[in-house]
Amino acid sequence: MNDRTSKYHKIYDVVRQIPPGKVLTYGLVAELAGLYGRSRLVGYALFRVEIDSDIPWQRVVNAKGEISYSEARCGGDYLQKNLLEEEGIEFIKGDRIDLKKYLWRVPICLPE
DNA sequence: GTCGTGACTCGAT
DNA sequence: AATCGAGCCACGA
Repeated sequence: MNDRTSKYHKIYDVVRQIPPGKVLTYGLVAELAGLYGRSRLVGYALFRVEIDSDIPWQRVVNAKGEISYSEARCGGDYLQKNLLEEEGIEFIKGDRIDLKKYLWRVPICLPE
């Protein structure tokens, strides 16, 4: 496994641990993955994730609490949004969510 | 090898 | 609250 791949693996690993009904911001995922400040990489890594993966990429939102999904993707996008609503996440003004309420609070200290 | 672009974030205006 | 610019790194042309 290359260094680059290992970074992505960390990102995927963090995202996979997000419990239902909770969300994480790109910056936070980056920090947990040991990539503080590299929030853009997280977005890139998740962008390359396939729909059939076991990674709940849709549970990762930007710092504003908005979902950052690609409209160019399949219709599965808004389907995932619906999924988040079923998990108990309330959307404000259509696309925003209350980070204060649904932001995942990491229960453990991850290694750097 | 360089260059432009992007599922981002932050601070200043 | 909204917008702008700078910083960050990977990838394709």
